[in-house]
Amino acid sequence: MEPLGARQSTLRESNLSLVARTVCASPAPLSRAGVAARTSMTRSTVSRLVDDLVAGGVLAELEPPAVTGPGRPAIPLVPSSGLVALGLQVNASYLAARLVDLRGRVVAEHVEYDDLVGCDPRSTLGRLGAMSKQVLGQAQGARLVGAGLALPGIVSSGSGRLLLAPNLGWSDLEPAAFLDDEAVGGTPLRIGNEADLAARTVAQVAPGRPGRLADFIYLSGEIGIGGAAVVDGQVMSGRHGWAGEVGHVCVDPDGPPCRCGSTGCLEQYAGRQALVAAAGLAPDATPAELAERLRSGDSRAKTAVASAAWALGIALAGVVNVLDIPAIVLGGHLGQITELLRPDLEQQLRRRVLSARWVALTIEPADGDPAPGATGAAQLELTAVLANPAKWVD
Amino acid sequence: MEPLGARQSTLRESNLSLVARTVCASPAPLSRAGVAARTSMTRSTVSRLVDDLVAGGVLAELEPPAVTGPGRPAIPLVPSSGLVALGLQVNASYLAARLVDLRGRVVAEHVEYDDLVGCDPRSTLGRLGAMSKQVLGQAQGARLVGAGLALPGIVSSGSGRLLLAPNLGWSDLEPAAFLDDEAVGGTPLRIGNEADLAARTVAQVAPGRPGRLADFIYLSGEIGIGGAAVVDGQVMSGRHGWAGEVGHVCVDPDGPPCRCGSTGCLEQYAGRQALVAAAGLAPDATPAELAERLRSGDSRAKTAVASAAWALGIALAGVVNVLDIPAIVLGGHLGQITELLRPDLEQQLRRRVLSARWVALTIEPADGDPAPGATGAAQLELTAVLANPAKWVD
DNA sequence: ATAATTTGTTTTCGCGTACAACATATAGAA
DNA sequence: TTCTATATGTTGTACGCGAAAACAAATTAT
Repeated sequence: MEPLGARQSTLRESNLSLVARTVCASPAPLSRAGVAARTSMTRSTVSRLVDDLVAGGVLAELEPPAVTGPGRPAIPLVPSSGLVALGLQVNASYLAARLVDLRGRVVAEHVEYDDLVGCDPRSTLGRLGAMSKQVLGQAQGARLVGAGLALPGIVSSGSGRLLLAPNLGWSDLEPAAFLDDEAVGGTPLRIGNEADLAARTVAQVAPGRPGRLADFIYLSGEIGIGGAAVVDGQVMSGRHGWAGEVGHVCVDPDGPPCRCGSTGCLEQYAGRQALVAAAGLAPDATPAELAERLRSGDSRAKTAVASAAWALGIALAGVVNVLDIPAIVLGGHLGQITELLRPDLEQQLRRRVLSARWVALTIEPADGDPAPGATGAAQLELTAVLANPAKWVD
Repeated sequence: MEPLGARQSTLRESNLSLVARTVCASPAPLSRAGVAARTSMTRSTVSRLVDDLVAGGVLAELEPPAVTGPGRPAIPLVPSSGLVALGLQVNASYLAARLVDLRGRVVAEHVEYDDLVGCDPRSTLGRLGAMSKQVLGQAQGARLVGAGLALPGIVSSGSGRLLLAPNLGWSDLEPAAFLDDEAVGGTPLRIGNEADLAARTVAQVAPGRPGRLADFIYLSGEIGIGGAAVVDGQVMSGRHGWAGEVGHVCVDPDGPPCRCGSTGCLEQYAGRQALVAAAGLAPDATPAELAERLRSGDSRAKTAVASAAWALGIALAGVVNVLDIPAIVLGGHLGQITELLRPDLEQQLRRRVLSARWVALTIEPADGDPAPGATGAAQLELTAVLANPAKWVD
């Protein structure tokens, strides 16, 4: 039996975390009194906790503004910029290394675009390690709280092993073994699924700061299609951390065979590779080229987009029926063609989602961040600090 | 902002709940020292909390057993039988009223079988109310902690309204309005979806006592098919409480039209109505009759079952890919034909579930309880007591 | 009988939040 | 300028709760 009794120190840890998260969650800097009002704690209690968090380098005080209202001017509190996390990402078309601070700002980054399909893990991760060292060099005395790596595949985060990344051609390997200690700043490397981590950046625009949507389905369009379901601000990872494989939901049992061994998977209609092939474009064609073809009335392009939208509608309707999540965020190449997909997609959803008569579904593109997985990986580490700042304060 | 600061009383509430849940969770009666060992709390703390819970009527002490080991004999602790909850259920083929105590035992029950398709809400709920009063009469001085009603449809539990129950022919009504105060023991009536509540009885075999499975997909086979996803012992209810509509996942976009307006819904292949019709049986045929036909080599029955298993495989594979839940529990008529479905169902799942190569899926029937929704509704109320026993103790 | 062992209770202590009073710093009015 | 109102931040005391240790109780083994 795991649930442990709460001690008095638990109380402190819990409230310390609450104060830190409240400050991080607020778009505008809060004062001690503001935190007290939002948490229903007394000013005295908040004051002591804030003092500890400031001393511990988790929060920082700003100069009081020149113009204030009546009463003693408040001291604005903000997340400290002295805590940073390293986010790495390997994708089929790029490598990325990022340093993100507790305010959610990208302190340093390095992205290299390249075709990495079928690449060698050792040399690729070696290259990523060099990029990482360079980025870490720009840390300027900030404390590194952790490092994470986003991968486009099935990951066993407990054991730190990548089980399968079909788009890279990688299987059953331990990425940390190919990254030396210096490349991850001496911290243990946590690995995660790219779509899960990208979805996290939508759910949290900065560490501890919730985004506009708390419940949504995120689709990451790449060569294939990854996905994640976010419920109440939390990414649903499932029993083993393999949840969100929307790309392999069956859209049509009589459809084309998929790499995974099944038939009619969503990926075979709306994955980038399938989509550009169906539109008669070169494998490395961009979404902009596809849009151009559509504008010029190309019938193959039209059919390809309609088919993708149709397939997305069927798959997502199933997911919405099962999860009751009324918002969809499209990332990767799907984000760039959201408006092309919308009409057919919405039609399918209206028809097939049981609750469509009571609640309207929203569909929107993710922001255009080229490497959201890296940011998500870094945010995950920073969020861990907010979940238990006592470790950093005492 | 909702998250409230933790006070010292929060600590007490939390630990009080932990003690109560620990006692309830244990299959064999625990002593104070046993609770202390499992919760990592000290014996002194546990002792004080247990005393309060016993005084408050949440827990009870048993007589020490005659035969013990060395040392002072322990006082066995059990959930009190003095707290009961009322669980009601309306289904297409029966009405049920149950009284369940904190030990998870059915203290009193009354089930009436009838064809309720297209029945009148007022008279049906009036009839249920009469059954409820009779069952409440057998309470024998126990305290009623709450009442719940399980319904086969889409429910807005916040507002207490049933939005749609296609199998009953009900829509947009407030069940509590048709049940007088006496019929619900003077407590507010909470309504819930039948499949969600039935799934709860699998996740918790008694209030606070986890079942064998903590993560599973529950399918409730009736005229249609309801469902629920349980993650980490909790039923996923979704943004509005409408999650789990597996019955309307699209299995084949070119399939037969469904009542819901879509096409090729799982329900059209594996729902009871669809299944018996495809097998050439009368609408009220039992699963046993279907099995009999199969044994005698009837080809229509064979095709019908194969088709149902095929459809279940496609729909469930999608759900498993999205949720990463490696266990499936079949209830209602599907539970009774689990073994007939298993071969084809397992084959589809092996083929279409992405993680099938690493984890084996389990498929099993639910226990044969005729009205699991009623038990689940009662358990929900009892679990609320365990979540905050401080309310009942102080 | 005596020792050993385990359970349950009691007492004292420390920690952390609540509460109230007070100090601090501004805006606005007399 | 001076006084008042208002809001923020700090200080000191009180209270509640869990921790730890000592003690009492009830049984088995020697």
